Amino acid sequence: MTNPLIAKFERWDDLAPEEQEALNAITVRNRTYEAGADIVPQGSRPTTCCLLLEGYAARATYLTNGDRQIGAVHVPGDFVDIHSFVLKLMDHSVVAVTRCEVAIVPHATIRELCDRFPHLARLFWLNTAVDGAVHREWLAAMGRRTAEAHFAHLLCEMYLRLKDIGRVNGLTFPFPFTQVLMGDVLGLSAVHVNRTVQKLRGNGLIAWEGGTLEILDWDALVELADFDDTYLNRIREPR
Amino acid sequence: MTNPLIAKFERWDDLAPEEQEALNAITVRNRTYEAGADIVPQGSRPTTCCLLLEGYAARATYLTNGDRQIGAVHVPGDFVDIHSFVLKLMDHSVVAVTRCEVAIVPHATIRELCDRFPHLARLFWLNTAVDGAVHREWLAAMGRRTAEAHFAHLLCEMYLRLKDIGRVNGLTFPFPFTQVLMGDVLGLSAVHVNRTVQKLRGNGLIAWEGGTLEILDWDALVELADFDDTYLNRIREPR
DNA sequence: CGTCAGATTGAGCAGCTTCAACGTATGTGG
DNA sequence: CCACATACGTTGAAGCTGCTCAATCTGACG
Repeated sequence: MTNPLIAKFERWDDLAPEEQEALNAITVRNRTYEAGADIVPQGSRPTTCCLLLEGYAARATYLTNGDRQIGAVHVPGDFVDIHSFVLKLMDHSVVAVTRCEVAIVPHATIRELCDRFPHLARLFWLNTAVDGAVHREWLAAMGRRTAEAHFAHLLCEMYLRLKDIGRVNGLTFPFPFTQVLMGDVLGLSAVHVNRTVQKLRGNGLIAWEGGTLEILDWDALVELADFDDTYLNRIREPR
Repeated sequence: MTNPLIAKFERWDDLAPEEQEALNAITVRNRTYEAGADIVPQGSRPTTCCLLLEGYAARATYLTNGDRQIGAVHVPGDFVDIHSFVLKLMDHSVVAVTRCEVAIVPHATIRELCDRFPHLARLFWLNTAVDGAVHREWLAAMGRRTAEAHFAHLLCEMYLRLKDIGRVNGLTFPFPFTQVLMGDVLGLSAVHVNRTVQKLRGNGLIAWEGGTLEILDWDALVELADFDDTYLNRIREPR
C-alpha cells in the first residue's frame, strides 16, 4: 500500500525521492482505537502526532456542560493532530468515530524532518492551513446557511475528500455516522438532523441507509449548498 | 515602537537576537486601508503577507448570495494572512474593519526567513495553528452556545487579546464595531444582535457605547460564556 | 424473546428572522 | 444656519426554524 500521507502531499506538490523516503520511515508504531475512543484528549500535551490510516475520526470541542461541537471530520491520510507539534496543548479532542488505525509519529521525528527538509515543513504547515480553511467554511455553513444547505455542504465536502483518496464508488461512499453525531457536526439537535435528512431524501438529493450514502443529484446538492471547493485546496503547485 | 510581531512571538517563545533582527527587517513597505476596504480579497493569489500594525481587521467568507460570515477578528500584531504563504489561493477575504495600517512582507522574504531560521518557521506555523484553534472555538460558540453566551465569549476573547498587546484600560477597550458587523461575526441578524446586547446590558455585564466597551462583571461574563482561554495559547514555552 | 442503540414522529415552545417603522447623531450642500 | 441625506441603533409584530420532551418503531444481537 502506498503511504497515504505521501499521496496527500503529492496532491499538493511534487515530492523529492528523498522526501518520500523520509516520510516512509517516520512511523514508530501503529495503533488501533475502537469507535468512540479518544485518540487525543482535550487538555493533553501530546509528544506524538497521529496519522490516520483507516477509519473516520473527528475533532471535538467540549463545553463544561458536556455538549460538544465537532470541527472537522478526518479521513484516512489525514494527519489529525499535526498542529500539536507547535501548539503543545490540545484545545480539543480527536475522537475515533469508527474503529481507527493510526500511525504514531513522535514530535522529535517531525522536528528532524522539518529541519532536514524545509519543503516538508511547509507542507505540514499547509496541512494546518487547510484544516483552518475547512473550519472557516464550516463557520460560514453554520452561521449563514440553512440546516439543509449545511448538511448538503458537508456531503459535498466529504464526497470530494473521499474521492481524492479513492474511497468512493461512483457517487456512493461509506457514511457510518449516527444522527446524534451529525448533530454535533452541524450544531443541531438529533431530532432536527433527522428532519433535515428527510428533506434531502424527499427532494431526491441523497439516499442514506446502512451506513452508506449515495448522492442522487450532485448538481442540485452543490446548488443547494452553495458549494465551492476552493477551500479544500485541491491544487497541485510549488509550495 | 517595538515590533508588534516580535512582541507576539515572544509571548510564545524566546527569540534569539538574530531572529529579532531578521524580523525587524522584513517589512517592504507600509500601507493604509480605509475602513471597509479589502486588504486581501477572497479568490486572490497574494504574493505578500500583511502584518497588521494598527486598527481592526476581520476575515470574511462570502457566499454567492452576498451574505458573509466573519471567522476571526484581528488586532495589531496579527499576521492576518500568513497562511497565504503556503495556501497560495485565498479562500476568504481579509477586510479592514476600521482604518488599518499594515506592513507588507513578500512571500519570498518569509521563505528566506524560514530557511534561515527553522524556529521562526515553526512560529509562523504556530500562528496558523492558533488561528485554527480560534476558528474551532468560534464553531463551538456558534453551534453549541446561546446568542448571549456567544457574544459574551467573543468579548472575553477580545479582552484578553487586547490586554496581551497592552490596549485595554482596566476592563475597558475600544470596540468600534457596528451591530451589523457583529451579526456577521456571531451568525445572527442585526436585529437579534441588538436584542442580545440589551440582555447583556440589562444583566449588568457590559456597557457599550461610542465605540468603547466596558466589562462590568468579568466573572459573570466568563461564567455565562463558559470561557476557557486554553485555545488562545497564551503560554510561553520552547517551540 | 428481551434488550438496546438508533431512527422516527408528534406536540408545544423558545429563539431568531424578516419586514417595517422610527429615533438619533453626524455630515453635507446650499 | 437650515434642509436633507445617511448610517446606525432601537422597537414591534408576525412567522419560521429548530429545540425539548416524550413516545414509538426498527433491526441487530445475545
